[in-house]
Amino acid sequence: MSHAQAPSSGPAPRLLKINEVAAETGLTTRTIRYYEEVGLLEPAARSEGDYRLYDASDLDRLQFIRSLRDDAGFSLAQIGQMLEDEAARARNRERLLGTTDPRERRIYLAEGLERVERQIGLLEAKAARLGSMIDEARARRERIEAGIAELDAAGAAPLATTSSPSPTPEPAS
Amino acid sequence: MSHAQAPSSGPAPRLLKINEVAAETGLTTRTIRYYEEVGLLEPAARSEGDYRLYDASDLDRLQFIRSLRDDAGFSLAQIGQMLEDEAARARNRERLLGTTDPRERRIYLAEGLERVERQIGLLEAKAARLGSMIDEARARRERIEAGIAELDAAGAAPLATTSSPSPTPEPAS
DNA sequence: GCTAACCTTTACGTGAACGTGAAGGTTGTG
DNA sequence: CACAACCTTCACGTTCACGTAAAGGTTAGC
Repeated sequence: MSHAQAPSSGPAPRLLKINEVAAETGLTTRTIRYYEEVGLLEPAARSEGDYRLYDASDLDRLQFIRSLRDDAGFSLAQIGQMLEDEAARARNRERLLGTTDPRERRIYLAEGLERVERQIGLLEAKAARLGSMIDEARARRERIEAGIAELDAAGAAPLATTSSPSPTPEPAS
Repeated sequence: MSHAQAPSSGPAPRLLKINEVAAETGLTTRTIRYYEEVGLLEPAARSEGDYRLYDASDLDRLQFIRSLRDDAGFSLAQIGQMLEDEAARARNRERLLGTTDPRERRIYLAEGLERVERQIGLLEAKAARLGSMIDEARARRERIEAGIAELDAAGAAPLATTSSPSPTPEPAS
């Protein structure tokens, strides 16, 4: 009778203990508890003996936090902001489903749109500046490749002209 | 005769004291000294009384550090790595200009290419993951906009069908 | 019902990236 | 040369994002 699914309840949520969550997400248990401490996520439930129990949406949320932290390089405070936006989004969704009044629906949608656009703006600003850094690096690469190609061309006919000062500019770095 | 340019010397380098550099870069003097402490940049010179004196290239370097830190979100250790690469690049450039032996030149260019490609790889990885996050956010935005458009459409002909359960799915947030 | 393997809270430790004095030397302007 | 406004080098303090150990409670298998 480990967790014999009650016949009345739904799809048997399958809750995970913190160690399993850590294995799944690549975070440490300490980190997960810390994220709870600073308000980034509450476990879906607690066991009888107060064990933290996480569901699938908690997993998603942790992965989202991780990608915001590692991929986008946001601080936990900024991530908290974005997650609050997510929460507001969810509340709005509830309200959206709860009404059919077009005026209300329009208001909720407009709020959601504003938040999403704020997020997109933050991410795009980061991406744009990163992109220009990449462009610069690529330009440097191409100058180097041009230099190598030039050597190849010279090497293809190395004995032809021993002293041909061809007007090839120095590939700067 | 504040700084009457010696007729023999070149373009009068115009060196800045640390406070001026701070104003120019938006960093604090402490931060600039700290970056020196951890080896990110040495001031171009010191005054008679040991004041730090910075030139234009120092300014560039600090701006570069700042954009790597703020825009790309790299740690100072990673930035140090990239700057070492830059230094190696510069040294290679010297050697490149100092030789005409194709074999040497090819070696230097190959080394430079490797480093630049490493940098590009780091930056592109970051950009790619950031990009997929942006895609997700954009997808959410489009669902919201679809919801609004739907409301607009319904509003354009609001009195036509009072009970037409059109098969329009709920725009999930 | 005993025990190993997990979990809990509490609390102090750590490395990165600076902030903030303290105590004294330097510079340039009147 | 006096003096305000810089600068210098210690050196300790702080915030963030966790690591790590201590002292105990819980769960699952036998």
